[in-house]
Amino acid sequence: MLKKSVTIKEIAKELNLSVSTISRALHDHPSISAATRLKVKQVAQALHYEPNQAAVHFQKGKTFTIGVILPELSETFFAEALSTIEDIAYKRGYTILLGQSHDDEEKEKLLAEKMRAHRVEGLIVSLAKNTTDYSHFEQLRKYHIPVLYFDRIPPLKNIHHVSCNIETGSTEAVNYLLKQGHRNIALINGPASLLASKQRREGYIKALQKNRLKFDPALVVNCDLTEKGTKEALETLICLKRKPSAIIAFNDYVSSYAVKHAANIGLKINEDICFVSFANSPINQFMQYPPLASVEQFPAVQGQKAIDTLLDIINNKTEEEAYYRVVIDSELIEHQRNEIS
Amino acid sequence: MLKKSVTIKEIAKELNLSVSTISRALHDHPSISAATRLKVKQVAQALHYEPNQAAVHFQKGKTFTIGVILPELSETFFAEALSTIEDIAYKRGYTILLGQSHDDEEKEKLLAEKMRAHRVEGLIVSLAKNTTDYSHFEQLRKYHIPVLYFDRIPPLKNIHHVSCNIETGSTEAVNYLLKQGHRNIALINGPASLLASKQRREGYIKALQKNRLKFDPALVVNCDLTEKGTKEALETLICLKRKPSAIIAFNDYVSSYAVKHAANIGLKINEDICFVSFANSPINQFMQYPPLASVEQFPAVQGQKAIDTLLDIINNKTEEEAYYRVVIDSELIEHQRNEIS
DNA sequence: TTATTTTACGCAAACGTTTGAACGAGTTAA
DNA sequence: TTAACTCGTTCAAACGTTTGCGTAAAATAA
Repeated sequence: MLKKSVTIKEIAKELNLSVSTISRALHDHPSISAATRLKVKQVAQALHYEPNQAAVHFQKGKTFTIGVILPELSETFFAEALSTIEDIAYKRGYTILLGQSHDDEEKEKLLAEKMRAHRVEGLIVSLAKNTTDYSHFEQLRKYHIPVLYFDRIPPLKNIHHVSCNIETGSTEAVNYLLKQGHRNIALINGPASLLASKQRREGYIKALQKNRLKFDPALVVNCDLTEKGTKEALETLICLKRKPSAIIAFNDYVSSYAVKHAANIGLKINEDICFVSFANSPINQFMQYPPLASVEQFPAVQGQKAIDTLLDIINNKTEEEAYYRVVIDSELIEHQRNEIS
Repeated sequence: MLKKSVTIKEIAKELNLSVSTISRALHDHPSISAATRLKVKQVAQALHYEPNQAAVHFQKGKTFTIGVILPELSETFFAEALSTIEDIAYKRGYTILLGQSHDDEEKEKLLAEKMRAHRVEGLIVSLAKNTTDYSHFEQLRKYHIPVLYFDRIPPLKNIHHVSCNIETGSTEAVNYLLKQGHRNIALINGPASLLASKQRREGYIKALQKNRLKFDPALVVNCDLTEKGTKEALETLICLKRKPSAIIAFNDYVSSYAVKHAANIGLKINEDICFVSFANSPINQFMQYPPLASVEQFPAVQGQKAIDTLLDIINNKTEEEAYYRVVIDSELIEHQRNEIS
């Protein structure tokens, strides 16, 4: 059990001062003389005083806890985002209460409730893949718990969010491939319903238009992001009369599936067909044929912006309902080839 | 800010009872009549009463927080372990305070200190790769904070730990390859200093001995687990007069590097050379040539055991110094080939 | 000198909950 | 009839910290 730790009282007794003086001294309150401030701090050090956070939280009526609900911690993107979120939160004296929805809307609801019961002061949420009802989050407003949507955001008007502009990256991806001489560029996209899919598609189309190339709808196929779905999408593409020489995949996972299958059916990767994808995740490093380039979405930066703005919202108790909408640009990263061999 | 939430007092006023009665009623204290217990609970429900955790923590002198220090959240193994740790902890009313050492001993020290200052009631630690000094953790005992080492454990006598018996898996890996007809089986091991490396080596040797095969030290090479190191290890092996037809890699990451390089220098994977590895991590799913089999280390199970025993230790304040040493067996998982195509 | 301001500190209440001790009313034992 | 118990409840203190207000002493102004 936690042994009797030293309290402010003992410092007070030691110095024949009152507890309030100690408290103020430790917080550099101006009405305490520099001399006593010093003495107090010295004694506090000597006694290994550590403020009892539970007491502070209680008395301030704050929990200094912020909730983070993510779909899947084992996706590197989220793990990295969480990492910076946690770092910054800690530096500002906040603790993270973590929850994984595992892409399940029901679990997400439960977590939202749990967070509320725990009195988190704010919430960072990245939505489950198939969440269509957002009431469990919007309800938190009644309890004055600000919600900041992160990366996977809902199509709502009055929300705070931090997300990534996928369109720019998508455009860059196309431009990159055009520069390499490709003219038949396909896109293996995600489910049409996803905002993320729409953005990829938009960027893709805009890049073609900017370059005065015709957009061929046949070259864009949707898939459910599974290995099987990817395989089917790939087959659709290579059966086209206008066979693509390059494919932009929804993300690195999809890219890996596509590469695997393309190689299996005898295509020479990077000769017969090239790949570019999204996420720039570490799995590329383990691939036999990583994509030539991948659109970086900067999970760490997004995480940092997310926690920063949320803490901003929390600490500016101004009821003026302004909505923070932070969007960072994605960016195509070209991969070094053969850096090792 | 957190709006005036309902307190025990308001329930008391509502029912003309004292706060102590309410508190006891809500906790099913035997000295409260069943009738009032019911009434109290009904009113509590109606008013949406939620206990103020900060107040509870404060008054009980407990934080209900347990610290978890991991090397890297983006390694799936740890992410999965954390996932179950968090789940169970939450169910038992505990919150996780998370920290990543990023395999840096200094950061680890800082985190240990931070956890102490935060008054965690216990700590789950998976050591950084190169930590050799454990004093920052052993010091926590002075504050009566139990430390449970997890997976990456130190070579100390009197500690609690949960870890995985790698030896059994290593033996299984060799047996598996022997059954496939391989006689020259190599091992690309990690740094010799690691316990994990020793266990792999032990299992490897024992399997050979059981099968009355001679152990050839040349077939076991150490590497630093980087891509470059793996490449060098592989080259050493294929230059041997006794060229291996199968390689057991330290983990799936190392395996992927080795496969990549082997393919680059013209070897036919699964014909000229086969691979088996450890961790059974999801990256295999994205590989062109995943290992034929991988030793599962059950991160979720380990995580569960870890949090369970730690909570045990915390709540059995018996000062009797018994050390919990939970070891689960690893297990070779054969991968389906070509499940998709 | 006296009046006024400033400086440096102490007093005490408050935050919400838990819990040992006390207490009145009703029941049982003598 | 009184003593001893039981049952259900209340009282009040305690946990460690923060903070509005009060105040004595010192410094300044008149």
